[in-house]
Amino acid sequence: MTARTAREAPEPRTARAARTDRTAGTDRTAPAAPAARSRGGKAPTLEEVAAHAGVGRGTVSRVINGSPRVSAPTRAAVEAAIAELGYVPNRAARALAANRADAIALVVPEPEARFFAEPYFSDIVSGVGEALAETGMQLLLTFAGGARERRRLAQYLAAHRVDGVLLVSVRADDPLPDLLAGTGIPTVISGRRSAAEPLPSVDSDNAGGARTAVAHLLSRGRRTIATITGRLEVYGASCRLDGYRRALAEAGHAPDESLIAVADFTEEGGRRAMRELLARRPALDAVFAASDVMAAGARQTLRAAGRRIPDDVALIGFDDSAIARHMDPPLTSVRQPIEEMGRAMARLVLSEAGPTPPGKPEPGAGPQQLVLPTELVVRGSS
Amino acid sequence: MTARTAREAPEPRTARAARTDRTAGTDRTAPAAPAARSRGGKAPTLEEVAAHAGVGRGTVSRVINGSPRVSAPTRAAVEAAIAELGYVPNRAARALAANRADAIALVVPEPEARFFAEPYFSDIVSGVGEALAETGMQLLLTFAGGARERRRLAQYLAAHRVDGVLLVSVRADDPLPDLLAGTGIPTVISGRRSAAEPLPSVDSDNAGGARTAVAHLLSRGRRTIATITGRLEVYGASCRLDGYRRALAEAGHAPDESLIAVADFTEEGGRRAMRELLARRPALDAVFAASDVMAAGARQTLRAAGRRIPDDVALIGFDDSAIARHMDPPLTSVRQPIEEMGRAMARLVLSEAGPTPPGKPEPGAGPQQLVLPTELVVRGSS
DNA sequence: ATCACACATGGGAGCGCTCCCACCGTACCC
DNA sequence: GGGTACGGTGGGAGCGCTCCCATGTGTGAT
Repeated sequence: MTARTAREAPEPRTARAARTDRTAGTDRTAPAAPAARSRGGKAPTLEEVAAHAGVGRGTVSRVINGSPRVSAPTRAAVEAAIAELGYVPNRAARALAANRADAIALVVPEPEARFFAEPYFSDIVSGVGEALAETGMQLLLTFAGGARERRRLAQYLAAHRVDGVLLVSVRADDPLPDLLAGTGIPTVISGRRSAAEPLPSVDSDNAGGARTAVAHLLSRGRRTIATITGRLEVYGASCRLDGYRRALAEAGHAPDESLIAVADFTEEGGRRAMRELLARRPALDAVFAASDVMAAGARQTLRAAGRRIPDDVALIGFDDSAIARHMDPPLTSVRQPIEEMGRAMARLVLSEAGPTPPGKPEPGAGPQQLVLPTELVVRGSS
Repeated sequence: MTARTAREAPEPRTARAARTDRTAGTDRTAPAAPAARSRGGKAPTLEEVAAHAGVGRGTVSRVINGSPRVSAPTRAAVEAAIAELGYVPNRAARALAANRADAIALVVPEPEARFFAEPYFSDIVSGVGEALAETGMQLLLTFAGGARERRRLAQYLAAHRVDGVLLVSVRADDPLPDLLAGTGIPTVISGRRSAAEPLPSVDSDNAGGARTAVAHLLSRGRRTIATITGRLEVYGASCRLDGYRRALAEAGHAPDESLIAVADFTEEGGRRAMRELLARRPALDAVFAASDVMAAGARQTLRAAGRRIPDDVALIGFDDSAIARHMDPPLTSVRQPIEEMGRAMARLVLSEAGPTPPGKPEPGAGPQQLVLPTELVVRGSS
């Protein structure tokens, strides 16, 4: 708005004044600066800070960037000047000069994707945001479109717009990860696409969570435990199935494929799978669903079939979403530390993009793979 | 597997070095540039495009920015060069030179805030993202911290880091909006803070939604309709209460304060309010809750009290969240067009930040206030 | 006292872009 | 014929910062 035409007469001391009393900005047109800022609408520049502190540009830059090569008194003087002028570095200039962006992109799949649903999204974002906030990095949200868009996206991301990329809920056949890897941008993926995920990744212990859930069912005396799994091409889904199998095997149960039904992570899928299961094994007394949504579907079918939960059939879900908490009866579910995964992803990508400080050569032991523990939240359904 | 282990020796200056020549892409794991790009790892610059097309820098810039002052053949030549080189403008440089950011910030309150819960967050983000994608603007996610942080935040946002700010779920006493308004950054708020919201805003028709819900209850033959409202300092909550009152008044019911209970938008609050209501008016036959979460709480209390839903008491919520869909029975709820609100917000800031061609057209009719219609989604609970 | 070698510091040279002004033609006017 | 207008174009001058080299100014060793 008010153009940059304004002739500014650097008026440094306004600082304190503005802060303490300036609120009187009755003149609606006049942007009462939130912090002291020499009038003229323009934010102070590094050069102005330097002049104000009586030092050179380079010194101010050093102070801002935390270089140790500045004497204590000088640093103090510069910091005072910065505070007084309410100086805030111009990101664009910094990015241009330093050839970095101070920003991390979180690429989210299209809205229809399962990921976008609760609770995943907000928690991941929350975790990522938290970790990033500590470092002054910015969080860019980017939406991956179709195949063509993805190519363009990789290109854009590569064009020095971000220092790192966070990928979530990526399907195994998505070209984006490889496109990105090709550009050399540090990339971290949440949810491995396979056991041999080539990208640094953060995942939750799907197998362990499933195993714990089933073990819990067994400890409650359940004998015929079925499972509703997601499409097995989804690595996480197959891990959950593995966990289910392992728990049963550990308890001495013989493998029984008739207790396994594959669905697609939707409620309708859950209903259908439950019907199948009931038809095949009418005597089942417990069901472990690989997601809360599928559990919700299963619950409906069970009800319709006259089975009481948990009296006749115990039910456990996965995700510990709001649905689980509000279901009737409340659903026992495997909680994934989503927010923590977000934090971990952010930290991982930061370390990749980071200075690679001397002495932290990271033994070339392949990509970093983090697997975070899950937790069984026991509620009324089991 | 050890794909990215290519981390070179800790060599501080690598950055600069790499840009000029190095990283010849010949080593590492086949970079396979997404698009043709002059080798050397460096992204082509505008200058290179100009040379390639045999024109001047200015002309290329004009083409990129869609200036009409370029002849057709020249434009074609430039576009060909751009495509051939796989040129992508450097955002930082552009931002620096043009003094704009090409980015909009979405400021979200802290995670504990109600807002962060489903379904608000993802839908808003989705809508905003969609609208922004069309314009090539970036979406920055920022987290508002405590009071002090907010001051800092306003400062940062003002320091030319974004062209506009989107505020969501702002409490009436939050200083951030005013801080921002003071800096002159285009700001749009979702959910007016009062009837006289000074900021451009996008809101849903809370009163209308509530009125429709209650009218629906009346049409179903309910006579004693109670309501559980949120804290009335929250403008939206008081609007919903107004809608409730209006519907009743329109049906000729006399105002009855004993049918109104105030809660705090939490499940526990809903339970407590329902208990109150039941104690005061045991004969009530319907409840309109100002949020699904409170409705969930109310439902529990009703159940515990032996009331059947909807046979004895009809229940309606607000938000149409996943909770509503999965409740038992499924909850009738007032849907807000959240995603559309996100889109509207984005478009609004864009128009504020936008060209603002010569002078300041904008018929100075006060801040833009958009109120989007709500919709009653009828389910089993009513 | 001299030399060497740290440090601390100042400031030039860009980073890649937009802005804007000068300049070129060509079409049109008197 | 010589203006007068332009639409089209090239390129200088920065935008505010980081880098890095050159230049002081202390200290210790000789």
